[in-house]
Amino acid sequence: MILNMRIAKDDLRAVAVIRETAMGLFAERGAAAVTVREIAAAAGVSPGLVIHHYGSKDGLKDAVEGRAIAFFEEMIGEFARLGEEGGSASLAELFAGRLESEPAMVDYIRRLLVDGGEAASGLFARLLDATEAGMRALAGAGVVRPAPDERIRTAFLLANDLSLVLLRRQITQAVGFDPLTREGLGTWSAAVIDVYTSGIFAFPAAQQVPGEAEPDEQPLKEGHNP
Amino acid sequence: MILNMRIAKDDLRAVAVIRETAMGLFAERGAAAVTVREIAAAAGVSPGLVIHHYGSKDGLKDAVEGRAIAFFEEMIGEFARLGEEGGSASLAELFAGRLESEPAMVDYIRRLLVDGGEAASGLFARLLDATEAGMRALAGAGVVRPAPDERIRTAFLLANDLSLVLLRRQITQAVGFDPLTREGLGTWSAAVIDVYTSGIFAFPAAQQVPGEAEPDEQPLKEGHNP
DNA sequence: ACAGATGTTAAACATTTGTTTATGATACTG
DNA sequence: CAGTATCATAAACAAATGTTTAACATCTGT
Repeated sequence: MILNMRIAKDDLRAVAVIRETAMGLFAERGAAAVTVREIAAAAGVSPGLVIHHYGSKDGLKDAVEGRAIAFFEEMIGEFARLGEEGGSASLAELFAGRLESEPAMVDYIRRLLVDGGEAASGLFARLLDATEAGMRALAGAGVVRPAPDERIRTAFLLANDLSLVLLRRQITQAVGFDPLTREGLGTWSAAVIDVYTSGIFAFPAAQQVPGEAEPDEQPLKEGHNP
Repeated sequence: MILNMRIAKDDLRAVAVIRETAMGLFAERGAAAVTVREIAAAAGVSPGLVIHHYGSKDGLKDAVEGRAIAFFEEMIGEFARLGEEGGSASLAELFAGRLESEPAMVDYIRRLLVDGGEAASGLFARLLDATEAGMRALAGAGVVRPAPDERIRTAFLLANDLSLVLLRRQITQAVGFDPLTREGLGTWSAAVIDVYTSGIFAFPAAQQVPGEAEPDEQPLKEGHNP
């Protein structure tokens, strides 16, 4: 079989345009709220072509989801690799970097995480595994302080990173800049590093102070009388 | 008008059962993916009754969303009030507390936050305002260390709290317990407090270390040669 | 007990939605 | 140029969905 087929470029062609368009609409409104006709219109093709290429709407959904998962897996791999090499990249930084080439991807991944597709459930776990390995390495190297429970602390740190993806819109609106751009990420990271370095309390020894609002507190290890 | 109407109980009645059932299904799959017939079947009533009570599916959606927003607003109010009083409750703790009475609520609020309904967009902002006020009060009282940018740090802390709601399933699966239960929250909070108190680095002065993976890093204030 | 709300249902309706089918255009090969 | 495989469309279809309508039950107050 000769390789003169146009599949050489593969992307840019209608098949890919449909998939990309669908990802954008799915991310925005959720797959069930988007009709095949809408996708076709947005992609500039006929409704029949969408089905012709992907078999069914579910097929298209699977293709979109599959691509997002592959993207995420690749990112996890890169993340883990950078960890082993002692490289320097945060998860948010990786997201911000890829954001430029595929703007709809981050929005779709947000949906993927929340909608909890079976295939997507494992992503967090695998990401956590990679991150935990990195943290243990850093702890072994004496860079980070060992945690009472490394897995829980890592889960907390990972959730914090992912909250940027999940709450991107709200954060952007609230603070006035998008933390998933290269410039915005710098400003955001500075605040994060500050907390991760020095904590938030004025007197580190006074952590048992029944503060008030923000920090999750009252680990319930000591009851307090009413 | 006499008060013999059964509206006295108001809840428990079919109208409320429908709303509650719909909230559960909407939270699980998204409103668009749930049919009126499914809601009716799950609530044990006829499809027509759903429309009869709420005018349309959109009306039902609005009712559900309105209830969730009211719930959230109430929580924000309580949160702010506790802040002023110097009380002791974290956002996650408030969620965990109400979770028992209305299990579907947290799941729906997760959807509300990511689906970005116009009405829901302001919730984060208002919650952030309340939290920031609380943080400034704590900073003034000398409990917490002042931040370089109080709003950004507060947004970070708030996002961390909300990530518990957003990633509840994934976290539960990954660490083996639900952090939004009273016991789970204690374990989780201990890890959070630990980071907020002592940070994650072994040598707080060595924050410029080009660590590796987890912590967002490289604030870009200093370029690094390639 | 009777009139009238009120709560509820089953069946019918119009529209939308995913999908199919038959047909046409376009480009590459022999 | 003819043949053919690929790409694409328009119109038709069947199922599903939101909604309406008319009738039925159940309680309420007089």
